[in-house]
Amino acid sequence: MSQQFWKPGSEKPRILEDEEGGVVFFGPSLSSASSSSSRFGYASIGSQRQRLPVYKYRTAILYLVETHATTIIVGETGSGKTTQIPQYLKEAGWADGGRVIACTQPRRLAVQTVASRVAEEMDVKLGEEVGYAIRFEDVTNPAATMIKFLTDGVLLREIMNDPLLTKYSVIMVDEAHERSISTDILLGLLKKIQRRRPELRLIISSATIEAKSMSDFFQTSKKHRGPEDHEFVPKKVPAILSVEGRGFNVHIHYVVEPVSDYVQATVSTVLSIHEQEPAGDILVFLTGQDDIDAAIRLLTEEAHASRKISSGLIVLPLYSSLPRADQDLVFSPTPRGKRKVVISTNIAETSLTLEGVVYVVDSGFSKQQFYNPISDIENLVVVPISKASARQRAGRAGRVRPGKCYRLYTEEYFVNEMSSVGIPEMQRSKLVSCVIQLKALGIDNILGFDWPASPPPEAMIRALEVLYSLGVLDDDAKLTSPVGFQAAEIPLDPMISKMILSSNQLGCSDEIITIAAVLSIQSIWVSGRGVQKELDEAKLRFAAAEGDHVTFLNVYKGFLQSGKSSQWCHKNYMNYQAMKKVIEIREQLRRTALRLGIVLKSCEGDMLAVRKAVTAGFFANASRLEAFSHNGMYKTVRGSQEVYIHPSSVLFRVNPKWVIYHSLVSTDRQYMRNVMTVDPSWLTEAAPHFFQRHRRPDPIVH
DNA sequence: GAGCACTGC
Repeated sequence: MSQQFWKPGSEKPRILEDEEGGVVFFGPSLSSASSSSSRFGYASIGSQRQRLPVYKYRTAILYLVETHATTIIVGETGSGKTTQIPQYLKEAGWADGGRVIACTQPRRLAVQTVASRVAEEMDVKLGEEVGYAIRFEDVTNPAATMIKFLTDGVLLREIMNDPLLTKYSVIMVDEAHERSISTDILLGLLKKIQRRRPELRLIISSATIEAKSMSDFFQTSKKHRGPEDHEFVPKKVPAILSVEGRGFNVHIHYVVEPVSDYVQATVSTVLSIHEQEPAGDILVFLTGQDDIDAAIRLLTEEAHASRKISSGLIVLPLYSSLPRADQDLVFSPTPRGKRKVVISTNIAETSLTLEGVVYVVDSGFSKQQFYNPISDIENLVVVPISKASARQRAGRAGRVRPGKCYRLYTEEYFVNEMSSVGIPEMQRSKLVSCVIQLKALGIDNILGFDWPASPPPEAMIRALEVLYSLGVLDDDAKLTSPVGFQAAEIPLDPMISKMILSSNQLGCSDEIITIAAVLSIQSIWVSGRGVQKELDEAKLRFAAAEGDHVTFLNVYKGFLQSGKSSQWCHKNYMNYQAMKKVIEIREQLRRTALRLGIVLKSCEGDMLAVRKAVTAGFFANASRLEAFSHNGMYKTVRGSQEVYIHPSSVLFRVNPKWVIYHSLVSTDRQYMRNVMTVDPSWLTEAAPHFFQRHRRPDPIVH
């Protein structure tokens, strides 16, 4: 091997590093039997439950929850905390008297799988004693459900109707270390709720390194309002309990010298593992589709050149925009004598779990979204991962037996340079949706809200400005009535909500909720590489002169006329999964609209009404073709930024004088995605104040 | 004539 690399296997194995941050209050209770397998080689559900690492802590957990307002559980994967703790609580009586134990998850799939597992363990029908709630699906019975699993987003929505979450006795926030926006808002709100409801218990499940900061956050202020040692008042100092996981050891290997090209280094490492290590699949973490395609190309070439290894490797890509059938390939069992190599984005770090992985190759990078509140532009950039991510990636190698993780960075870099945790999503995102949600919950002082991680004030102010210009907030930054309250009720970006609300008066709500549903998903087309020409031709069959929004209406109509056929989608280069999701979201919007008193009405082909409704939500995203521009350069009305119509738009190369766009993607240029023609007089009509403060649009010239 | 980390309501 030409590269300066360690020799796998030649170095003394290193145990997965760990920096204990938590304070352990309790050890395992001695009384509990930790292993009781049946002598027939099968274990009953009961004894399986007792063999989980968390079982040893059952008594300790129940004691801590009883005596502390907040308990932080530090548990690695495989400890069983998610499935067991809610059951322990129920057994201890926390669900008596019609109360409910809640357990939140960041992802829908996790909610469903954990809920069915627990229902099975308790031998009850899912949706009765044990239920779950995710968007589009409420599988609970209010009269019977004692344990409820739900996404943190759904629990946030529940706070809108029941600000103190009165039906819950204990709320367990699982995977809190992932620090999604929903989790962070939820933690901030739960802390507030706790002050009003001292009997409410919180369990925060977090990774090791985050436990201390989580504990500091829930430590209520030093000025105590009452005596701490009162018999029935739980202690306000959070308890921290560590529970070991059940993963196998993963030996970490570092490169000796920093690598200059991690794609090349990935390929060398995979080949060297394949040549020198015993059977076991390989999981590689790269940043995105480009890297992955390049690595696969290179790996195939090099494996081909050396014929003795080419036969044994099955190389598969994995990323979210990959068609479903291709994604499923990575789950197929590896044939005997072969070795599977899955080259993946971050999707395999938390969202998907691959069995049979023994080797992990970690590039040390991932793509993350960053928001610049000054330019109001979101950027997807390649950044170094955190130690927490590196550990999570390494852990993927130790699920079936002891594994190995090859880090394509030096140990020195890991120890001294890598940050311990990533930047919370809250601090690198647009906050418009987040702010409207808090306003709807009655949080007036947004800037003073007690966040687990404070967002940049500039981003807050930008969000307030947008909401003000939409007429959602008034001069006192309070939700307007009815528009503000109605917009907060619609589970979409406030600009889309405003568009829906305006469609009511314009008589085109039926069309607009379709557009809103399509704008809420990634793309309705199949990903274009390799079939570009065919995809473009397919698009032309639906293209509308007014732009992409009206084109979506044509597509939706065609899909309905086909009887929602998957063959029809295939024939027209449309993503069937995406279209099914459009139907689901549209149905949810239809119900929400009805609740808000919006009468669903079709404009019967009057596209002027549709375009005016779109303008009512997206006037701030207007741009104008530069006079004498021969390359399709536009300038935004708001910031005079140079932008171009994205080549995926039906208006690409049409270059109408005035357009509004749904979003900007930023690569070597700023591209406007989902573009619609507009008459500039509509802009001032839709938001006179906004355009007085900015440059007044010139009269249209044909 | 180009490009999409990942979730979620």
